[in-house]
Order: sequence, then C-alpha cells, then structure tokens
Amino acid sequence: MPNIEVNDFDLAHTLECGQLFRAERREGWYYVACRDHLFKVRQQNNMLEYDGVDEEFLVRFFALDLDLEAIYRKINVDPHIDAAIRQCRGLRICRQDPWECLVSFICSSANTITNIRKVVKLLSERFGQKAKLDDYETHTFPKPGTLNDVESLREAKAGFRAESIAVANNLVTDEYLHALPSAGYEAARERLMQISGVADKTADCVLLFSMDFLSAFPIDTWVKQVIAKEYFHGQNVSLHKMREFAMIYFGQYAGYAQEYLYHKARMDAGRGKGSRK
DNA sequence: AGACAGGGGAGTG
DNA sequence: CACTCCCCTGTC
Repeated sequence: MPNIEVNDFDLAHTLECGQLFRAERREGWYYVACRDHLFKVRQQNNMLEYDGVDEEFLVRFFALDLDLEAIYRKINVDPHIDAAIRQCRGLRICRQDPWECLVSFICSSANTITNIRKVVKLLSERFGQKAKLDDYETHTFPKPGTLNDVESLREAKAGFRAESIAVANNLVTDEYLHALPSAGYEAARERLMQISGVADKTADCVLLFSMDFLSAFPIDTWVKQVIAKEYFHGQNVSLHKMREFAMIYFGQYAGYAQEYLYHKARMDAGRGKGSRK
C-alpha cells in the first residue's frame, strides 16, 4: 500500500470540518470521492496510507505542499483564533473540483450538512457513473451539462435549489470554471454570483475550497455568531461589514481562519461530525 | 402537528 | 441600505 510522510496534517479534522461532502469512514479508512476520483486514506501519526490515486494527486488534493505553520503565523492574531488553531491543528483546506464544489455549495444554501451529503449522493447515483474501490461502491460526480432536468433534480431532494443547479449547469463548463481564477478574486466572485442561487457565502466557499483563493471568508450562521461575539462585542453587524473586517483582520489566509473558527464552534457545540451547517 | 433552521432572491419601505 | 417573506426538507 502506498504511503507518504506528512507534517502538520490531521486527516480527521480535514475530512470532517464540513468542506467535503463525499468522504466516508469505513473500517478504519476514509473513502473519498472527488469528481471521477475515488481513493481511500488513513493516518497513523506522520504516515498517510492511501490507495486509488497517485501521490501527486494526494499532495495536491490535501494541499500538503503548503507550509501550515507559516499560515498559522499569519492568522494567529488573537487569543480566540489561537485557541481554534490549537483545537483544529492540522486541518487543511482541500483543493476540490470546482464544478462539484459549486453544485455542492448551491445545495448547501439553507441546508444541513447531513442533507447536503444526501443530495450530492443522490445526484451522483442518478447522473454519475458507478465507481468501486475494494468493496466500497459509489458514483462519480456528474459532469457539467448533465444536470439540466429540474424534475429529476427535485427527485434527488434538491428542493428549491434544483432550478439553481440547472442554471449553473447551463451557464458553466469545466473550462470556464478552470479559467476563472486567472481573472482574480473579485472578478471570479462576480462571475460566480451571476449564477442564480449563488450569493456571497456560496461564492466564497467555491473560491476558497476549489480555486485556491485562501483569503475568501465565507460567512455562514456559525461564523456569523463567532464574529459577532468575539470581534463586535456581541452586537449584530451586517454580513458585508463582517466580511470586510475579517479579510483585513486575518489577511491573505483569512479563509483558513474562517475554517478554524467554524470547526471550533461546531466542535464546541458537539457537532464534530454532521448535523447542521 | 406546528415551529424552526439553513442561504439566496425578490419585493418593499 | 434594512427588513420581511418564501423557497424545501428534515428534525425536534
């Protein structure tokens, strides 16, 4: 079984912090599906054992090329974020497939993680192809162009997000999405937000989790609570102000700060795996 | 069984 | 700009 030595990496935090919806624990392994890739992985101390993809893919996917300590030095600017870093140490932001990421986070709007996982699974079963590793069976994620039937999307429990998925499906291609980052953060964000069903939070998730914009700071209800409490004396501030503040306050790796604050809040509330987003 | 959580959009003040 | 209602599904 191939393996690789890793530093500053925590597989469980990375896979269970809510950034991914197609990772599943099975008999001591995590099986991870990403677009048309399927691999398994487990960690023992500094050793990562894996199968199904090559080392190059793994390093890129888990962003093992990044110096996490350097990122901590940049974002660790107060006691609260320091506590989050101590609690979530080793959590890395993965580099997802942009299309799968876009559709997944369209599904995340007003939805719980459990439900998002279910919808993404149903979409894959219905529109993707079978994939198998060992005894683990799953499906590839459907390609752009295949998600245009609103009725079927509703049958996959997408609910009112079905129309938005179809809109995205008809508006973008893989080439379009892969070219987006070169336009820069603001322009890429504006383009994503042209898709009905994609506003600030969803756009920033896609930019952060699939386009390497590590300064993007998606604000969901959990992060909103934390920012209000820790940085605005509990007063209610507009999401726009919060985002503006956070991107300056935490700087070029604000997205990492966001993910640590988010994961800490959820762990403190006893929701390490699963329920609400 | 009825309230509520969860982003985004549309409409209104 | 801010506020309110609705979209759908699931849980409590």
